[in-house]
Parts: sequence; C-alpha cells; structure tokens
Amino acid sequence: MSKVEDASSRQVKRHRADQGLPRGNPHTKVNSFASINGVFQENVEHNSEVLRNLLNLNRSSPAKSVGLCSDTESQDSFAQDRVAEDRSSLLYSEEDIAESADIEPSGYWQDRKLECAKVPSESGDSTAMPTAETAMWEECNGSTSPIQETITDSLKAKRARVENIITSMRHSPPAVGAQDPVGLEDSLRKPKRKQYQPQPQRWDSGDEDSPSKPSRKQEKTKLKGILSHLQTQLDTLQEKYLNMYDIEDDGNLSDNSDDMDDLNEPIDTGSAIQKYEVNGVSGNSSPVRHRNDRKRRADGSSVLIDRTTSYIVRQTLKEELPPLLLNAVDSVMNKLTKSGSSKNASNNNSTHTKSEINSNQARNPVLAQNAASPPAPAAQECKPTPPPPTLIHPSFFMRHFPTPLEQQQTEAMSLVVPSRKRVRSNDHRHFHASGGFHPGDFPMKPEPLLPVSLPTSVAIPNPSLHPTLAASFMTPNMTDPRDHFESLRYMYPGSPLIANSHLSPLNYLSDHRSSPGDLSHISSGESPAYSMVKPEGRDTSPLHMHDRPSSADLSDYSPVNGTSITCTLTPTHLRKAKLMFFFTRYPSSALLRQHFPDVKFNRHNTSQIIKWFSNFREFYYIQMEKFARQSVSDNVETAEDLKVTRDSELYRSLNLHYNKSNEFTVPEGFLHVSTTTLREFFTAIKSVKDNEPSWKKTIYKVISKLDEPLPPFFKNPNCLDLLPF
DNA sequence: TCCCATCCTG
DNA sequence: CAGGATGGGA
Repeated sequence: MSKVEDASSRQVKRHRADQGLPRGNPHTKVNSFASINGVFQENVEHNSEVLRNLLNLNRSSPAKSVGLCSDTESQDSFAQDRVAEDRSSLLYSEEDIAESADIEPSGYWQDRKLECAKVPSESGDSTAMPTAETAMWEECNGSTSPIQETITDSLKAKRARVENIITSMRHSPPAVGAQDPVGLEDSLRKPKRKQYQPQPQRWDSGDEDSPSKPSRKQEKTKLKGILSHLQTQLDTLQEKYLNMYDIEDDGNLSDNSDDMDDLNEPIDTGSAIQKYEVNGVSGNSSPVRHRNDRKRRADGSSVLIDRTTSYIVRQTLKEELPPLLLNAVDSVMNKLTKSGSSKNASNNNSTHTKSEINSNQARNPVLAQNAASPPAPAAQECKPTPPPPTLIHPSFFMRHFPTPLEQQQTEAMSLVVPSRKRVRSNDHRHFHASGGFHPGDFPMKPEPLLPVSLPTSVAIPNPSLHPTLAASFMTPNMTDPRDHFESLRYMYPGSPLIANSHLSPLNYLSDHRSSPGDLSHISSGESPAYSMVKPEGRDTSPLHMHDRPSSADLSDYSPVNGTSITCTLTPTHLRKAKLMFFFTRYPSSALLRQHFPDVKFNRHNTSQIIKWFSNFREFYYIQMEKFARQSVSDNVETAEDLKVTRDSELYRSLNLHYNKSNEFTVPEGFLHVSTTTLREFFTAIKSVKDNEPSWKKTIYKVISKLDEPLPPFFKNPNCLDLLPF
C-alpha cells in the first residue's frame, strides 16, 4: 500500500512538475489573494492621499494644464461616451462589489444586455454594450431642455478632454501598432466602441503556461520601470482629469465642500458605494438610480452635476489606480522574489514588454472602451459562448501586465468585469476571490506577497494525505509559519529572538572561532536543555503556535519569532540541512527529526530530507574524487601532502554548495573530514583500487564515522534567522 | 516487505 | 535537487 502510495504520489508530483504546475499547496492561493487584498488596501489608502493632494493642488491653482485638450465637437461626443461608460463601468464595479458573489456571471451579464437592449445607442453601434448609465446620458443628450443642453455642452467639453487625455496616453508608449492585436490605432479613429465582453471565467487554463517564457530575471528590472512608467501615466491622467474637473467647477467650489470633506477621508469603496446609493432613491437598481440622478440634473442643479462629475472622477481614479498599482507591485514583487539575485538587467524584452503595456491599455476600458471595433470582431465578442482558451478572464490584476497569451485577447476589457477569480498570471500563481470583490476583502491582513520560502517540490502538501494539514491551509495563518515569521521578522526587526544564549548561532560561531574544534561543550542532542523535540507519536494539528517547545527551552518564544509544525520542507529547511551537513554526513532520521522540530515528519518528507543528505553526499564525494584524481595526476606523493584548508579550491567548491551565502562559518571539523575524505580517495585512486566494483563503499564507511554532534542551535527551528547574513 | 543508500538521469 | 531503478540489510 505504502509503496503504491509513494509511487502514485511520485507520479503525481512528476506529472505536476511536467505540467509546470505549482508545487505548493493549492490553498496557498487563497493566502496569496489575501495578500493582494492587503496590498490593495494599502494602495487605496495611498491613492486617497494622492487624490487629495491632487485635488487640493488643482483647486488651489487657477492655472489649468489642459494643453493636450484640443476640443473638437466630434471628439466631444466620443469623450462623452467615454465619460459615460466610465461611469457605468464604475457602477458595475460597485454593484459587483456590493452584490453577492453567487451571481452567475453569465446571468449577470445577460441581464445587463437586456437592459442595454432597451436603450438606443447614441453611436449607432449595435454591438455596443449600452448600459443604463449611458442610456441615462443619452437620454439626457436627447433632451430639448435648455438646461439640459447646457449640461450636455458642459459634459461634451469634459468628454473631449477625457478623449484627448486618453489619446495622449495611448501614444505615450512607443507605437507598436504593427503588433497591436487589438487594432487599437484603427479603433481610435472609429466612432464605434467595443462591447463589454462578459467572459466566462477560465479559472485554470493550462494555456497560460507560455511556451516561450521570457526570462523572469530579465523582466524584473523592466517591470520596475514599467511600474514607475505606469504610475507616471496615471498621475498624468489624474492630473488631467482633475484639471478638467476643476475647470468645470470653477464656480462651484463652495458647493463641493462636502466632496472635499470626503476627500479628506480615506477613500473607501464601500462607503463610496453607500454614499452613492444614498443619492439614489433605490439602491438596488442602477437604472433607477441613474434616472434619479438625471432628474436632478434636469432640474438644473449644477451642484448635483458637479457632484456627479466629482464622483465620476473620484470613482474612476479609485477604481483605476489601486488595481493598476496592485498589479504592478504584484508583478514586480513576484519577479523580485523569484529572481532576487538577478543582476543582469537586460533590455532584450523591452519591446515585448512595452507592447504588453500597449495592448494592455487597449484592454483598459477607460482607454479603449469606446474604441471602435470592427463589426465582425464585435459580433464575435458578443457571443455569449465561452471565449477561446487563450482568453483569460479580464480582471483588474491582469489588464496591465498581460501574459503573452493574454495579448491575444482582442477585445477591450471592462473595467468592472466581476473579478471573481484571478486566473493564473504569468507568475503562475492563482488568485481566487471566492466571492468577488467585497469591500470587506480589502482590509484583510496583509500577507507576504510571496512566501519567503516556497515548498520544495517533494514536499507538496497533499491534502488528501493530510487532511489536517489541508485544513490548516485554509486560513492565512496556516501557511508555512516559517514563511510567515520570516516575513514578520522584517516587520519586527527588534523583536527578541532566542533568549537562550547557547541557542544563538552567534554565540556558537564566536565560541567556535575562539576555540575551533572544541564542540564538546555544546554537544547537541543529549543535552536535556534541548529536550524540546516533538514527541514522536504526537499527532496534533500542524499548526499549534503555542503548542511548541516549553518555555524553559525557548524562554522568549513568541508568535513573532516562533514557528509551528509543518509537513512541508521549505528551502529554508534545505539551507539548514546543508549547514548541518558540515557536521553530519550521515544523519539518522531520528537526528533529523530532532533538529527540525518545526517539521511534522511523515514518510514522505522524511525520505525527502534523507534524500537531501544523499544528494549532499553525492556532491561531496564527487568533489572529493575529482580533486583526489587531480592530485593523483598532479603527482602528489602521499596522502599526507593533501590537506583541505579554507583556501583550497575544494573547500570553496564545497562551501559554495552548502553555504552559498557564506552565512555560516564552516566548522574546522568539516575541514578535517574533508581532508580525510580527500586522502581516502587519493589513496584508493593511487593504489588503483578504483577499479574495484564498489571501492567507494569503504571510503563511505570511514567517512560515516566522522560525523560530529550538531551544535545545539540547529535545534532551533529558526536558527537560520539568527545567522548574520 | 520496508527502509535506506547509491547510481543514473533530467 | 528530484525521480526512478537497483541492491542490500533488517
């Protein structure tokens, strides 16, 4: 049974690896999403500050920067549409946030289409996705009331400016019209606009595994630039929007005092929705709500109009900025995390990336929603059938950093398509918003953008095998706590770590340096002070933050520096294991269990960690044999002439492998063992014993007896955190 | 039969 | 570093 289980598990892992699937526990996706929301929240707050500053700045400055706004009547109508659609997008977004997640997307959008069908489209584009909001605006435009005409003129002027802003933004990146899959340049000149494309979600399309993945390392630096570039663009857009807004509101500054009050508060989407719905008689039906707004405008209340405009501007920025920044930060951080050591900032993919941006802007509904779409593609887009596999569900997070496959998307994405799930991005992470975006999601506790330590592949937590672990991954706290606390370590840099001084590697290291080789006084294992090893039979929940070594062992144990039990072996564990190899080449499984108290060992991860040491030995012996043979060929006379020192190339090679960041002072004992091993190999090779079948076994036997006791601090699950590096 | 180590391979 | 094959020991 176990054999079968192991075999099948291996098969599964193999399969997953072959598929390029993430190795981590799928539930970590939830946590990743939570982290995104955390960032989102931060962005919202940050942006609210930005918005306040911008608005105040514009209000205080009579000079309006509208240089890019060259009004024409034809543009006016387009811009007006865009303003209207932006408004409707925002409304959709709000409704999505407010509405239950149980809404079927298809039904949701079909309802929208039904609403649209009742409204004549101003543009005459039958494929357009009219909305109640546009209907409202169009009805308003069609009115013969003088007041409404004034209103319309005012709005047209606004739209014209928005149009110009958008146009200028589109041309900001280098023109990539030839690569533009959306036909953006053409669409810019056509008075048609694309329809909303309600896309059935494809949660987990394997197609996103791009066949030609550009180097993430190379993209890292570019993404940084992209981030700042996009932010600059957004700032420009903000400024222009607000300038426009300010011009329109010149005579109504006092009337908008409450708006400014609003701006002095952190912008909160939920409260904004509430405010907006309070303005309408009915908070449930947006058409009704819009009509009420329209009636107020028809009453000639410029205050209301300006408030609405203000609201549009604010909401647009609220909606636009956070996802953009979120996505940018997400992408950059992802690249950074995955290629933190990358130093080669290549520009090879700059064109590619910029085209991504451009095509992304094409999907930005604010930018491209009004863009013309040829009738045929539009008709195709109207199909309620599921999109092609390469079409990824449009979401806030993906509009700005599309995957290469995403670039094949040919329709403008709605700003507010319900972002219920984030499908795999090019970072191969999955984000699932089980209930869409709710205002309550955003204040979620910020999680680390990425786990500091990702599980190693063998350590795939298999929920079916470990139901308790599976349950543990259901909450944010239940990810590998080491990851959690590693991140917390940066949040609380001053937090005390281990009070027991002899658990400190620094102490060990200093002791070690002062008296090399004298490790007996810190001999590990048997010291009763470190009897914090988890009892074998303990079968508690994987996460017991406080069910941990007694306070006598770790007097300063706290959730901040603490850890909890996990079945997942992380790269941190691997690093620790490598350092342990300096002391023990043949650790027993019992020894490993003792020194990884944060690991709940099962058959799986036990064999994994044993395999690690097997691999360590393999590398070690290969190096030894290599250098022994080299010494033989170098006509070294006797084995006694060989000695591994910290200057020797062999040492550097080993140190690079086991102690890459040089965070650990290699113990003197390891030099002795290395010297012994090298000499054993040298002698065997010199005496041509390497012709014998298993000539290495005798060497292995010798070396296996040279294991040293591990320093006590290896029993500290956080010992690597204490290393200076 | 299970566990572990090694070797080979990717 | 991991997976698979293989072999040996308990």
